[in-house]
Amino acid sequence: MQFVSNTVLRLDSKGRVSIPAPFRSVLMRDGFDGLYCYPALDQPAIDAGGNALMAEIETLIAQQPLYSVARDHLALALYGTSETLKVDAEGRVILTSHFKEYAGISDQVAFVGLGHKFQIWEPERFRAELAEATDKVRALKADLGARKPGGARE
Amino acid sequence: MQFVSNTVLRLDSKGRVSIPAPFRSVLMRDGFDGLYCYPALDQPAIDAGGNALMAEIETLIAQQPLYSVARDHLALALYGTSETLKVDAEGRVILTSHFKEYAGISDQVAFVGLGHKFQIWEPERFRAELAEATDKVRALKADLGARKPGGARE
DNA sequence: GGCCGTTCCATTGACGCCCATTTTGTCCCA
DNA sequence: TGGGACAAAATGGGCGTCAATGGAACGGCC
Repeated sequence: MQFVSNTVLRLDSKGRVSIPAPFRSVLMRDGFDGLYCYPALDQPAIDAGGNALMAEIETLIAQQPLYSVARDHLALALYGTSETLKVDAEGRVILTSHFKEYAGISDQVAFVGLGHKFQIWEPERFRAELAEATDKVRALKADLGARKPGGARE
Repeated sequence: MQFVSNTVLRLDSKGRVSIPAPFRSVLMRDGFDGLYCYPALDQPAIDAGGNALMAEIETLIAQQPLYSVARDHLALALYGTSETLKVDAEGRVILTSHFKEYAGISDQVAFVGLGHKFQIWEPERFRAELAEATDKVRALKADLGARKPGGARE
């Protein structure tokens, strides 16, 4: 099972947000108590997931030669900025102030499924990002379509 | 479980700092009473950990040929500068003046998880180092992403 | 006797845990 | 096909515990 779809949820007065139930069930199957998170590298969003995501990070770092500079940088930038958030009995987490600041989150967040992981966005920023991505996809499709003399259409 | 995330904590008037609770629990599981520390080789920071870290150092040195210059230097640089700090009942340590000087620490420190070990930084220096490491990682990721069909070789 | 380091105790605020309420979506039945 | 009951999800809040911090008490050493 994978993380799909997107949902916007509110933070309560204590800064808690419910993880969408479908995501929770994926995490549960992954067998991980908590939520592994880190700031997305090139987006103002938080990457989140369970064991699968953590293993991915670990593998990435383990591929680098021991004691190499690249490995040190990876470990610092990834492990150093990661958090394992606790999930309460109702399936909620509290985002650290650092995460909220990085993603520009105040009182609402968008959970966005990306297959093996998901992201947490400030809803407005996510809409913008999505619109941009959609445009790119349209352009790509138009480009692909133009190469088919038959006038292929979806 | 591993050391992840970063936390900034204050030193009190006696020079004591609390080890972040999540780190403490990792150390406890490691079954090591105290905190094994030494100056990081190529960063103005202190490497710290428990049995796992000590074993790593031991292995590193053991890999060098007996009586080799490299081995002597490693042993001197690592064993010679290591300290096992005492942890008090509240989970605090007192950094030696040598460590503080080496890392430029005065009244605050950043604890930074690196997986199997963690580092202790002067917070401002850590921010700078993190920014640099993040840039490097972005470049690395861009490089990996560029290896598409028809493009760069593996 | 004073200084220094260690252990123990007190305070404060944040967080974890528990329970109540509201909202949403679904299914069943009239 | 509309209404209503039911279940699941999301939300709100109270309270106890623990982490971080500060300071006092104790003991040894110079």
